[in-house]
Amino acid sequence: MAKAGLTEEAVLRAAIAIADEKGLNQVTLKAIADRLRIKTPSLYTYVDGLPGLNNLLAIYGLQTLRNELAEAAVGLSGRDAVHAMGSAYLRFARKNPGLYEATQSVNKWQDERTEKLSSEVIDLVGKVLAAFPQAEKDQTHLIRMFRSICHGFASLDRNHGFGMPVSVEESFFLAIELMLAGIQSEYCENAG
Amino acid sequence: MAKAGLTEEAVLRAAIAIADEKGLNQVTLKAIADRLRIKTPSLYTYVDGLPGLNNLLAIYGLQTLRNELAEAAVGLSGRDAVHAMGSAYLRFARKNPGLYEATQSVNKWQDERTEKLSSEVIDLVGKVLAAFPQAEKDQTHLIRMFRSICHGFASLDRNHGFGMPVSVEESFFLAIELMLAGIQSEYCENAG
DNA sequence: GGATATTACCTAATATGATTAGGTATGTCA
DNA sequence: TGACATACCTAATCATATTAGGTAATATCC
Repeated sequence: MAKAGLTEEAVLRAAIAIADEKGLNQVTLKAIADRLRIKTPSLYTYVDGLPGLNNLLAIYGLQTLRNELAEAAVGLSGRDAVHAMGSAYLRFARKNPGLYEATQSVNKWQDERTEKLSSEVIDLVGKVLAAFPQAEKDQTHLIRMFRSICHGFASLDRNHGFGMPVSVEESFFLAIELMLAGIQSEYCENAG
Repeated sequence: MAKAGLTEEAVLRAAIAIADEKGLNQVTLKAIADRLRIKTPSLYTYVDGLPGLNNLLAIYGLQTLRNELAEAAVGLSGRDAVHAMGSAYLRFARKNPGLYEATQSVNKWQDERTEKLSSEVIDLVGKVLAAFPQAEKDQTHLIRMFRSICHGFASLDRNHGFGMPVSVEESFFLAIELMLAGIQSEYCENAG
């Protein structure tokens, strides 16, 4: 009986692979154990059951998303920063569909770490939107609009909700463009 | 042994109730059977297992959504119609969270009926957006933007993704408003 | 009104997966 | 070399989905 030398990270990696290949609901302890060539109960050494594993997935997904959003906006400001961050968001969701899915079920568990990571993502969005002249109070509205567009596109795209043979990236770019145009027309030119 | 006199519709109603009360992943044949005071295998008389039930949920959800969207836009046009349809979308998702969730997993099964219903929903959106002067090609982009905002708000709201003590309805209204302002500023006033 | 067919629900059994309890073999270190 | 920790295991239990086939209530036909 050779020891596989597993770690929490190895289990997480296997889970991510299954999630991205077959969807989050295919991430079972059985499937992970099979992939790692061990028996299911052995996994309990590394993760706290299926709920604990889902939490790990959410944390890792949010960390990755936060890092990629932050990196995307480096050195950019204004419209460019918003577009870059939006593109990074969509790219992350497409490249890591299972992991992205995991980040969405976060708020069911009220974990301290996921709460903090979610805040950090929202703060990043807030920063790139802060360049636009909007009433203090509307900051939350605008963050919500941006997040909804990003998540809406990511989610519908993942569920094959976009059937037309038209580039999703192009649609997404235009959506961000119209959002920004809307902000500028509401708050600057036609104010009042 | 008294006969309960069940029907497919009764099973569906029980499933909807559980989905809306406890979430779609709590819709198990066991839970439905318990609620109807019968044994699990008896359900196979009415529905085609759990996959068949999920399909029924998706169909019923899409039908309801389509009807409510259509009704919301009756007698309205232009901005009013778009706002009314958006509000109806969000209202449906909030009032029937489990049913709404079911409509999202539609495209996994490629069912003829769900495909048709999805098209009908998209057509409705296309109709209220058609009042705005946009390039023919951009029609798809705008429909996608509207759907993404609606679904993004609905989904984030359902997952408690909006933590700030700011009205979600107000955020949503502003998002639609900015989308429309963006469309008008891009296509009419500042064209080119 | 009684024989028969259908309906509506049941019990029994199997499969998959999560989880707990507790065992065994392998490696580390005094 | 022997004690112990580690890493993985088997065995057992529970929950749920599903299939097979049985029984009692109801509807139908003569």
